[in-house]
Amino acid sequence: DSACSRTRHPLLHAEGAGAGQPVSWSELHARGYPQRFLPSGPGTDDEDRAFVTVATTRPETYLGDTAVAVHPDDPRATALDGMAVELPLVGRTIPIIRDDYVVMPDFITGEDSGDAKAQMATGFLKVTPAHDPNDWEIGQRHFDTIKAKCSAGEVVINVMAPDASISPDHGWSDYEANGGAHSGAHVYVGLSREDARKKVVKEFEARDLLEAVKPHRHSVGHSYRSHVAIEPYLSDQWYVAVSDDRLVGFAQRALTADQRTTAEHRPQSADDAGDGSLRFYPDRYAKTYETWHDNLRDWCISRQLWWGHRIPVWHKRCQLTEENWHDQLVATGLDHVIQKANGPVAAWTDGAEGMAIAIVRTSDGKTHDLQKDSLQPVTSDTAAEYDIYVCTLGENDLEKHGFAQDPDVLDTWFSSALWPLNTMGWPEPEQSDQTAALLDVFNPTNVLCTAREIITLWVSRMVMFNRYFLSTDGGTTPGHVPFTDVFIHAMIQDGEGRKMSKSLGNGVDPLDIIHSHGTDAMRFTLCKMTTQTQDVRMPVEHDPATKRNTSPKFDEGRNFCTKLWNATRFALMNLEGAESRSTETVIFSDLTLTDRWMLSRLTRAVSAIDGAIGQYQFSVYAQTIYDLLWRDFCDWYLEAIKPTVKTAPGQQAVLRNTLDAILRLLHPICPFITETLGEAVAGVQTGDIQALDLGGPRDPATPLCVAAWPLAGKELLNDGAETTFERVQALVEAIRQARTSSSIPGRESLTLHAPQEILALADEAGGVVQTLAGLGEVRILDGEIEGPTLEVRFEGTSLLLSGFEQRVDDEALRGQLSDQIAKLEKDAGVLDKRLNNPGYVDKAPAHMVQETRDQRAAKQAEIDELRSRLEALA
RNA sequence: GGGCGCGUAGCUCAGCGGCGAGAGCAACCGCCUUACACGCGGUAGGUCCCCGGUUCGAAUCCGGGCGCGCCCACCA
Repeated sequence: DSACSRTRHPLLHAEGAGAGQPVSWSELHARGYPQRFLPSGPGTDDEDRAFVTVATTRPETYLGDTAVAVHPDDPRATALDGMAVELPLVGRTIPIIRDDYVVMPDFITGEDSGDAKAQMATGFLKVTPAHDPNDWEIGQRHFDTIKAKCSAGEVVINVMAPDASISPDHGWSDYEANGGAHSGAHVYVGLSREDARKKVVKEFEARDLLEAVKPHRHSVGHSYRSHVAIEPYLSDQWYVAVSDDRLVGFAQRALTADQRTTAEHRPQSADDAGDGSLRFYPDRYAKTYETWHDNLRDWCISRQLWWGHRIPVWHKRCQLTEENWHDQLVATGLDHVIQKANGPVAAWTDGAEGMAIAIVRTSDGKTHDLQKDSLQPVTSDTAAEYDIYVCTLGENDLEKHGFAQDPDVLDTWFSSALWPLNTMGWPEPEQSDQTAALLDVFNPTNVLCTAREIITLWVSRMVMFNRYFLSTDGGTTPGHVPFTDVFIHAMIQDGEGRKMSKSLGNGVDPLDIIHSHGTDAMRFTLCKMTTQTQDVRMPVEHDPATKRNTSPKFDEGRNFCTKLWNATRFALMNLEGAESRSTETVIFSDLTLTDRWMLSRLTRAVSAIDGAIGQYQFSVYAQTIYDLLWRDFCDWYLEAIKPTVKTAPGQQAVLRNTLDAILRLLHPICPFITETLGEAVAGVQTGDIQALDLGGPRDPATPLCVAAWPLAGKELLNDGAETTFERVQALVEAIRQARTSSSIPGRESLTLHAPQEILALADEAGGVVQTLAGLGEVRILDGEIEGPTLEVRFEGTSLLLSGFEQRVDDEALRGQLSDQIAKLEKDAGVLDKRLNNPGYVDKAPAHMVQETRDQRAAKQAEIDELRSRLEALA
């Protein structure tokens, strides 16, 4: 397709690694070599010839220089306009050109830029298009000037062989053109780049043209694989013109409108399938995607590797003349394709005949336009060498006709970009029963879950290819996106914040964790670690016993799974041993406070979990189910119902259905343990709860993995029950605290003496306060109480506990009271400060100010009360 | 060089304008209470990195610093 082209371009190249390979940059201490070039031209004949100085760390590349550049604003540029310099030894004359890529040195601008480059710069840049990517660009910008004025008649002069030795065989015509004052550049031929560098420096020195040798620190790319310093080198590679609007534009416009930072890239029309339908989670990654596309360049897809998809292009170089032109192509069986061609290339879409052909004249790289003339040469000068490239799908016999397949393979991300398509049978989904309809069903899919660095490598390219190739009109109208949501997960690092890697040995193997903690425990912990942040740390410990790495992080997941197991075991024990059973539907209003509270908490959790999953907030999901099971269900609900559940069918129904709901909610995180427990729970029959919608009934034969998801019906949300139960919890905690501080064992059954309103609360809780606080009796506070008592402060009033042996130490009590008063006064001080601030009283919401006043009053009442008690004790 | 994230209890992390700043682990005290010691009850522990600003009010927003880290890099 025209989106692909074979292009000559300097790429970072390392012998043995090939072009376009990953490069790692490392800081090197190098030497800078300011070299003097002597200008030639009118008025340059005196003895004191002026010179321009260029600085380089790679002096040997001067052999390939074809220009010297100066910044247009440099005051010296005017005087040098139109002049040329002569390269010492090589004897080549090269023009001085103006280009604003050149860094203006500080000594010219008079500034102290603080930029190392500007400090080192001489203001003149030697331009070596064959051996530096930026120089290549300059060469392209000034192509005509250089072509005309460079004595070699070339813009690009390649002086190296692929192994980076100096060689005249790769596009260097004037290497021995000059004798006389110049010995000729051929003396360098055959030297390695390092040896050539030394020799060049020596020669410059001998001619008094070496200004200095300066230390210079800069980053140099090294091959990821072979670790040798990379050398930019001209080579022919296949490129995808991703900068074409049909690729980059389609990808840009796929991003949902509100995640766009620039208006120009907002989706153009909502009608175009896929426009605006791609969303990133968390939001910030949309910017990574957007920025990458804003600066996208064409993509080199050729890789010199032994594995991968072979590039499906066959090549033949031949002499084409007016006479044999037609026959050369007919002989290969290509003529009928060419006849049909409706453009410089044919489209892939015409099935087995899909074929693209390019005929390129080697002398100037021009492509023969098949649209203008499908077969016949236009002029007689066609008699020349041509490269014929054929890109084709499926079987062919091109090799019988002297064609050879491209030796390279596709960049792995090119192959990967096709993944949403070719795994679904594309381009011919109907070719087999297995692939029929797959594309329609699974493309687009909902969510792609991946890592940060994959956004550019893979996500972008899947979007581009999917939209381009699924276009129904050859790329005019974009196709849809391959997926709508992209979730970028956090990356796990070790305890020191380093990325886990095999070579460091600081990683953990999931299989080892499964071995030490269990699969569900690992899954739960990982889920809980998946916050919206970028990196999460996991302290890694080596276990000498198993010689494997593990992490204490997973203990939490293991403990949680154990807790679930035990809680379920306990619930089943009670349900199966229940004295009364019923399968009648339970009316909500008939339930106890504790049951209504539990159902309300459950409903709230379902709602929170739904919200979390919808936003890909997996940590919130895990945390919510953790608190629901451990805090609400185990710590409070199970403890509270112990005395009553065996005889209360309604409570049995709440217990069973709440547990059922918890197992369903947890199943995606902990599939194995919930499946096992779910089977047992499903086997217990109780009544349904009115308004509790588990999403569908379950019987033991239906696995949890296909069971419905509980629905968060608003009917079960009960603020009243939650508020009241919270008071119960506070009362229980106050009593427990008092007991612990006076060392009264939990075993001893105490009597609580309380005023009427607290009695009413305990009554409403139906015995739960007694159960949870270890009380035998709750009675009205009046008259004399036998034996020692212990005071419990609750909601600003005093309750008394009796029925224990020890005498409470008055001294200790006084200490406690004093501490409490001190704390209350500190709190009151904070509230006073707020209330004494006129800004707060005037501007803060009225209800908030009132709340503060109420709090202040309550504190004062409590302080007064405790003070009088303290006095009474004294 | 560019982009991004993070500095909150001893450790790993939540919270991201107003409830006395929370959880897990670790610590301390008491419990082998017949679901669970991978547990239960209780306690202690924090100039929310620093300096400014906005605000009645800042861990939370803005600006500047310091420190740590990740990703990308012929481009941003």
